[in-house]
Amino acid sequence: MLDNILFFAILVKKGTKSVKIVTDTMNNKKVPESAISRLFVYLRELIELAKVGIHNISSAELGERVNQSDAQVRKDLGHFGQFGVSGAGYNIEELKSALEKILGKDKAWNVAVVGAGHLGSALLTYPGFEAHGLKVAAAFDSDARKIGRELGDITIQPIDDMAKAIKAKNISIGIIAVPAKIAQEVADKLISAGIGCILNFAPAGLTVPENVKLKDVDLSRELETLSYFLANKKSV
Amino acid sequence: MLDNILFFAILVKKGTKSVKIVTDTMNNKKVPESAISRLFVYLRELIELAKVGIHNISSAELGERVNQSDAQVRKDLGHFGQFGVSGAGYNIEELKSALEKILGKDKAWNVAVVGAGHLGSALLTYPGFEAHGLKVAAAFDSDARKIGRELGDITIQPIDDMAKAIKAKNISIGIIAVPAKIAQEVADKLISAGIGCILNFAPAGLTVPENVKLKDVDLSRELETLSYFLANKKSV
DNA sequence: GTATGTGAAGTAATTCACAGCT
DNA sequence: AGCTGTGAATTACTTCACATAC
Repeated sequence: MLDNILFFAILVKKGTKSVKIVTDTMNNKKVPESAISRLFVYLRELIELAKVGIHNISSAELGERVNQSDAQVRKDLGHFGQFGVSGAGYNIEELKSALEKILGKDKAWNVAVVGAGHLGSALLTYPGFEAHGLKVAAAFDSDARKIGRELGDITIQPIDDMAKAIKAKNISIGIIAVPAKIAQEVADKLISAGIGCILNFAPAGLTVPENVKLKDVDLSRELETLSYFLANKKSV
Repeated sequence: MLDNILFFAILVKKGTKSVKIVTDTMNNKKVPESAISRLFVYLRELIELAKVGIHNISSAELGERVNQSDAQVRKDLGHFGQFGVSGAGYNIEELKSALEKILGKDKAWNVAVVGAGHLGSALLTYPGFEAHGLKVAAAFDSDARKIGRELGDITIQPIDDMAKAIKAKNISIGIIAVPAKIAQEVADKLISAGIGCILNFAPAGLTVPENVKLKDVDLSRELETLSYFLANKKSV
């Protein structure tokens, strides 16, 4: 049994002006981030369907299964091309591999975790990354006592080695799990080391250049939102 | 040090049609959920500012600090009333207490955790709830071996006792941390026990009546989205 | 007949811009 | 002069509806 466990939560930060995401596709139209998120849901459903041995599905059926309208399904797919057959629907195998390609699930990405406190340690040993094509390849901390320690199968390195290690190991995702005060500093270091994508667990509003994808993670806001809905619930 | 840690992530599920949120205010206008989420950020910033001894702030300054436009700040506040002074800005203490009231942070809510596996256990011992006015008041599991076990200061009860306990302890938030297959079943039980608000950690599309607030939590989708952005990044 | 793909219509959220208050 | 509060304009996302393809 686990004795000490931590949990955290992701919140898609919507208003960050410093982040303009490169979501253009084939024909230069912007794809809503929500659409991409739904594509992953379609993909998962398709994988399930494939397992069951079904080979074909209509947008209406697929939508039904994931609580979306048929039009939404078609529009979402439409951002990336034409995958269906008029009158017949979509071939599940084909659509599945098309989505895997579009969504980058056919590739693996190296991840660096910065900060080896509770949360950082959690991330280092979190088993879910691999299933999503992510490989934790390095961990950093500024605390001398933590450096050299092994967690999972990687060794914690000093933050000053970050730039070198990130380039050497071809790491493209940085996860920030440090206190809020130094989060921006860490972000800057990651960015100057050439990282493309930051998952930020610190409750701090980070500023990043437009070509870096920032995703903020904030359990507190989610929990808090719950209290709002309770406080303002109309007793129907 | 922690040996075993888990982490999870919240994703605001946007397309769920079954969930129509009661976000009406004073004058019956709908308030975007994103606005509410931002209000919490403003509130946190105000608390910081109050600590530093600042008493007044303009929408532009506040916005600056949290990466929002001045107009956004004013619009968000405008949904709930008029808190500012023309030409002078907002009194920090006043705005702080107004927001605390609006957002329900002045109340405490009882929470039930269903499912005492890794994630459920994590939640039971997660120290962050209290800071947000949430109190874990009960935990349930269907596994006979887990029943009776103590985690933190609460005892795991059989799922069949749920309805009783929820009413007895005046619990208004249910957290679902069970496998996807039984998530809907658990949700139905929670709802019929009169729960108002569900935080769902199972990767399952739950259906709930309109008067129940459902919030889905899904680390996978967040992680996945990262790969998409890497896969489709324009190298600029 | 059946289901796609896609402009057009509709709905929602954000940003603009300025009248009016202090 | 400075800043709020708020309609109007803009931008973004979703739903409709139908011409088109099988």
